Amino acid sequence: MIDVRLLRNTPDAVRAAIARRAKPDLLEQIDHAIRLDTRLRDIVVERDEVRRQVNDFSKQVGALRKAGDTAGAESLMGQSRDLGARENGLAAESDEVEAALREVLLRIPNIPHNDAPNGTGDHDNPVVVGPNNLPASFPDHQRVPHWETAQQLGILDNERAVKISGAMFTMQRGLGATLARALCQYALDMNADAFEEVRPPSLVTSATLTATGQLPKFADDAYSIERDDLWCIPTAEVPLTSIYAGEILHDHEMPKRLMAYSPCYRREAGSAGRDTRGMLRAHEFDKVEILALALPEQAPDLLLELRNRAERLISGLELPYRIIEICTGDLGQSHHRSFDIEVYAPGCDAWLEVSSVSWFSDYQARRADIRVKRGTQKGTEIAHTLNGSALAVPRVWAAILENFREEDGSVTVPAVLRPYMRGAERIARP
RNA sequence: GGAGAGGUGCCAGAGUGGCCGAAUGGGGCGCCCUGCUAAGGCGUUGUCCGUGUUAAAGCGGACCGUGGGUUCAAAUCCCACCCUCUCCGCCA
Repeated sequence: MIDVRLLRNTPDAVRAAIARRAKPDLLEQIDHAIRLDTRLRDIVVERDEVRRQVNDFSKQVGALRKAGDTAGAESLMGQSRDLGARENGLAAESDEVEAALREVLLRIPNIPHNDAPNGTGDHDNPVVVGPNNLPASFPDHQRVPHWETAQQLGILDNERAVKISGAMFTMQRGLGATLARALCQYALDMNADAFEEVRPPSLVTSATLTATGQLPKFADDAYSIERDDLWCIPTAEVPLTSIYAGEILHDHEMPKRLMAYSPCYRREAGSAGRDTRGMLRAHEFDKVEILALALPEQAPDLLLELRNRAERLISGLELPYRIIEICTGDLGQSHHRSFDIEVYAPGCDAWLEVSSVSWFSDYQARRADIRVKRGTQKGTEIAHTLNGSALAVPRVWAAILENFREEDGSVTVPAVLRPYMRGAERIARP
């Protein structure tokens, strides 16, 4: 959520900033929120004044009864009753307006960072790093889609995954499964120097899914378990961000760096029939997420740190990659500033998004109510959150199969992964 | 899933309708005492919203698991839910 006070005090600045997202209907929502806020404040001021009077009367009633003045007490009680009725009406009204305001605010996206490039869609995202490790040309034996290679090697069994779970589920077997797990361990180990490893729950409450921004607007994208009022996490960002929800952290413990491996569940609503082959899009996949809770002034450096860490993993695998910055028109709802890392897959002839690193300013933390207290200073402030996929398994898995395919159809295991694959140097036909 | 107990401030813990934003103890912070340390003395100590202000002070409201209800008045009474603990059942 953006800060209502920003909306109140500097509405034009907010309008101008949100306008950069190139979604005209958002401005209407902002004006709607401002109207609701103005009305809410009027009602609240009046409600509090009536409450004050009721409180006064109640105290007097107590004093009168103690003094034995029953008649005087009765008279005041009558007056207070009337005020109470008015207070009820005002309270109901303020609750209503407050709920409506929150509903609108939850759907207003974050303010883009000043440095986020202007644009109207993903075609405007500039390349800011690379391409690196990209050869001038690829030999024919690398121009084979990973699903074909995987089938030849017997390491991907999507037909049976579909039998078990339906369309858009995948299943790796043998060294294919080992490779998927190795990528996770590699990603965790490479960040263990500074990040606490967490094994969070994969099912979360609606409140948790609201904090990170998936609800209420993107309910259709997530799997829900209605009977128990739980949701399957689309990323470990969701439980990790909410670890300190409702808590007040101290500045000396900031930043907090957390990482987690987790399965990720996405309904991919609207994607039926797209990228159905191979590993490019699935309802369930594995990912290692790195995340930081920070003081506002720590955030810019952390954004770069997270990006560097994600980049280091990819370059360590010796895959061709580039980094793009997300322009204002393509920025996700909660995002303040974002970078994507893309890996080139010669078999598919496509740049695959394998990591997204983002700074959310205080947008998520305000929803999650994560605050920071500085020293013994009075009051608190909202924390900043940042996170990034350290490594999303399926697409990296696919890119490895395409970039490391040899002439004989086998796949060389990137050196950094061999320790996690019982020393296997290549994946060959059985 | 069944039975019972309980959820109060940073922590422990009192409080069963008004004098309770909340005793008492501990902790933290400040000052005093002290050669230093320990012990001791005094004071202070939450969050949110609104109002106010250059900033603050101040003022008003809310918060005793959450949400409803009763009442002139609720931490205190009633209802629902959530969570924790103990026992039983089930179980990787």
